Amino acid sequence: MHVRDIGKQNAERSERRGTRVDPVVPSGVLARSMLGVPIKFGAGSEIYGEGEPVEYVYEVVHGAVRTVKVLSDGRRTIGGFYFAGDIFGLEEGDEHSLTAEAIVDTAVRVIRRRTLIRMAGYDRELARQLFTATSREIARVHNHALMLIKTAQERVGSFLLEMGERISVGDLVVLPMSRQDIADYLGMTIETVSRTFTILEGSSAIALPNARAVVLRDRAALRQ
Amino acid sequence: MHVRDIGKQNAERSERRGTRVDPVVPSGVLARSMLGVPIKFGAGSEIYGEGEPVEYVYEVVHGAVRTVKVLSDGRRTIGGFYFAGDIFGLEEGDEHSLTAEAIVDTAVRVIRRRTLIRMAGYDRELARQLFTATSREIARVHNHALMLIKTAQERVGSFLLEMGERISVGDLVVLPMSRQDIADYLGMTIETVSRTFTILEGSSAIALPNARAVVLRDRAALRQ
DNA sequence: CGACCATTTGATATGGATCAAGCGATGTGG
DNA sequence: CCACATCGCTTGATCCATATCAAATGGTCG
Repeated sequence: MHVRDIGKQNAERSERRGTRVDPVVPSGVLARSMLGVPIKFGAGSEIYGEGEPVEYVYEVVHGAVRTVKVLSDGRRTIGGFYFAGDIFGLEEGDEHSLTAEAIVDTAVRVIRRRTLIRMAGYDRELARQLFTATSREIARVHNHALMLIKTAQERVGSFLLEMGERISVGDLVVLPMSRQDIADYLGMTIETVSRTFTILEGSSAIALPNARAVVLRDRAALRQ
Repeated sequence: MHVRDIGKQNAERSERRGTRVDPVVPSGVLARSMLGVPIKFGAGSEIYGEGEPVEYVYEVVHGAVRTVKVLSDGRRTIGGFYFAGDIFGLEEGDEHSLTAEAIVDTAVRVIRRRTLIRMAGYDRELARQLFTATSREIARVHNHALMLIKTAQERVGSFLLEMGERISVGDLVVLPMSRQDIADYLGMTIETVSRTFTILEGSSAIALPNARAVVLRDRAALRQ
């Protein structure tokens, strides 16, 4: 499969142009459990690394986060994207199996995982919310896996619809992530992603004011 | 992609030959919370269906379960396989997004999801175990998604190693599921699965005493 | 023994990967 | 302020892994 040179961290410089996602006022016991000042991460910086001990659970205050796994041969996969209000860092075991990186300038709030679990044992509402958060993550990853068995057009369509649900302003989606990120999330090459965008634009399913902005014109067509 | 005729339920008849997995004595608060007599399901029968309300969380006592999703065009995907001791049915929202089916004769124990969550709010140990179970499911699905971006040989290799971890007796894995199930789990066709088994046998990574039995001869080769 | 089905094997087609070049926007130095 | 370099993205040409179509094989059960 595709092998690319990785580790060109300063290529992230230009990510700084990426559009900021509107902050969302966090609600619920889980969110309120995450005390303290939000921690800021610059575009492209690492929030936690693969192999590091799992200590915290995170909530995005504003910005965008990707979880990344790089295979030994250089192939790169993205496990998921997280935006304002989303919980991430829910992993099993003692160490992270993925790396989390800020895509644009991002702020997150954290809680110690052990504290959270202990508190859930006292607080019914928190237990329910923790269950909801983890179940939602299962559903999200499941949906991701489901995407990966589809054709290129279906993958990109599903991706755009998903982003439409999560970060659109009306029909406009401003993508914080690069084509490469999208490609690595969808399990295809950057060229195919680009071509597919062009095809969808040609069939008027979307409009592309610029590379990072997508207008969802015909959601039914994207769903096929 | 591949379209196949579905709904030939009685084709499952021959599944009855599939080998039974040894029962495991369930342990932990979560398992003990699942009261009552294990419920039995015959090979090929449905445990819950897509679209039905989510009421219970399940634990496999013995047997094997698959979760299935059939797309509108007939494509079929398998979300996961569950064996003795595994928890399944952890889904978000009000209705199941997948169907669960017994692959062979299977017994499961259940607990009402609402009861479980309520109890977790009282019982720290249960809260911890519930979190572990859901996190494990996240890790499993993640791993599944990761598989789907690899080559055919890598997918089959990973699959066999996973089964080796979960249901092997020494180096022998007796697969309860059909080639079609494996294909739908790995996002490839039955022909490619079959060919890949043959190739792996040719390179002495595995031996195939019969179609349903696999001897893992060289795990390093399967890992690549 | 004969029918049925799962599995394997063979031949061909194709969607997307790979290799390669061009384009456009942004930033930089003269 | 313009020429140039850089970088992300797009477009084009070719190749290959896997899908698709087709048929043979082999195990199981009535």
